[in-house]
Amino acid sequence: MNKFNIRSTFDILNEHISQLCRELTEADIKKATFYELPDIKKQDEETAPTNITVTKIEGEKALSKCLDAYRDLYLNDRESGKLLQRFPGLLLVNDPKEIIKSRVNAVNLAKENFKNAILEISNNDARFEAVHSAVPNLMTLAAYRKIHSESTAPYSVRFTWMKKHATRVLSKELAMEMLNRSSLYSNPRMIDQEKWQQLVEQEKYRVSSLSENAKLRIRRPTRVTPEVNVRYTAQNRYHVSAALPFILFNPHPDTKLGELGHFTQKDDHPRKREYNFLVDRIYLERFE
DNA sequence: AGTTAAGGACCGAAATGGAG
DNA sequence: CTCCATTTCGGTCCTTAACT
Repeated sequence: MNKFNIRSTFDILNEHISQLCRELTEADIKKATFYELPDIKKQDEETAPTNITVTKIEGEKALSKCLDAYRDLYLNDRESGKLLQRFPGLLLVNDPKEIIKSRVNAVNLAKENFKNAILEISNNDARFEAVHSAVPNLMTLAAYRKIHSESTAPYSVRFTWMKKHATRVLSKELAMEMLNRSSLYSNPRMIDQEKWQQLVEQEKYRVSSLSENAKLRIRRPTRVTPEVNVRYTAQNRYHVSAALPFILFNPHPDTKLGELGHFTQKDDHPRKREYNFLVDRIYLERFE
């Protein structure tokens, strides 16, 4: 049965994470930095914070915070199971025998296997039920997220706060279908059903007056997330999520290291695009 | 069922700041 | 003061998870 498979792949994952933490405590750590973020509050599910204060921690204490981050897979007494706590950090590790490196690979492979075992169940509810009965209290996405690392010598490793958009391209017909469903939907947060209907009718009017082949897109802003920028040259670089501490193996003294600063929302950013939504409610806009 | 969140794996370019 | 490499931050497009 799937449930046993989920449990056993999870146990393997857990074992590799414990091993990793044990090996890291004995490793030659050249530098440890951890950027503590405020705890997620229930209120944060409603409104995204516009300011995020970062507390920088270094040395022994930072290392132990980093290890806690890798082990943090459970809801415990958190306020929100929807929003994940992020744990940005940076570990510089001398690892000549590639002990840690191969362990990190094993952890990430175990994460992938765990995810695949879960995804064998195609029905949403059955999947949720199977995961949580196999591993009570689990925050599934926390178990999925990878530990990122780099073992060559980049020019720089820096942190930033990144905003993304969730986009979905759709045809006029599809958009109309969505709006038709919306008008039938009795929105639990909506007090006045009549006003709701009127609103949706207006939205439908705006979309229906477009030409048949008009392309539409939903482009919804998502919350800021801390990211790690790894750079070799102007063209050759990448960024990865800084949701877990990043590990730089056998650090080169010339590699420049950045810091994660506080986040402050600025509405007048020069690169910020002008929005002109057809339907503000679902961030629907014309595309092209 | 609908809505929103997280994140992987990419890409593009404006802003910046140091070299000359 | 200009140039341009570096840095920062904008983005796409996709899937799945969690909550209401």
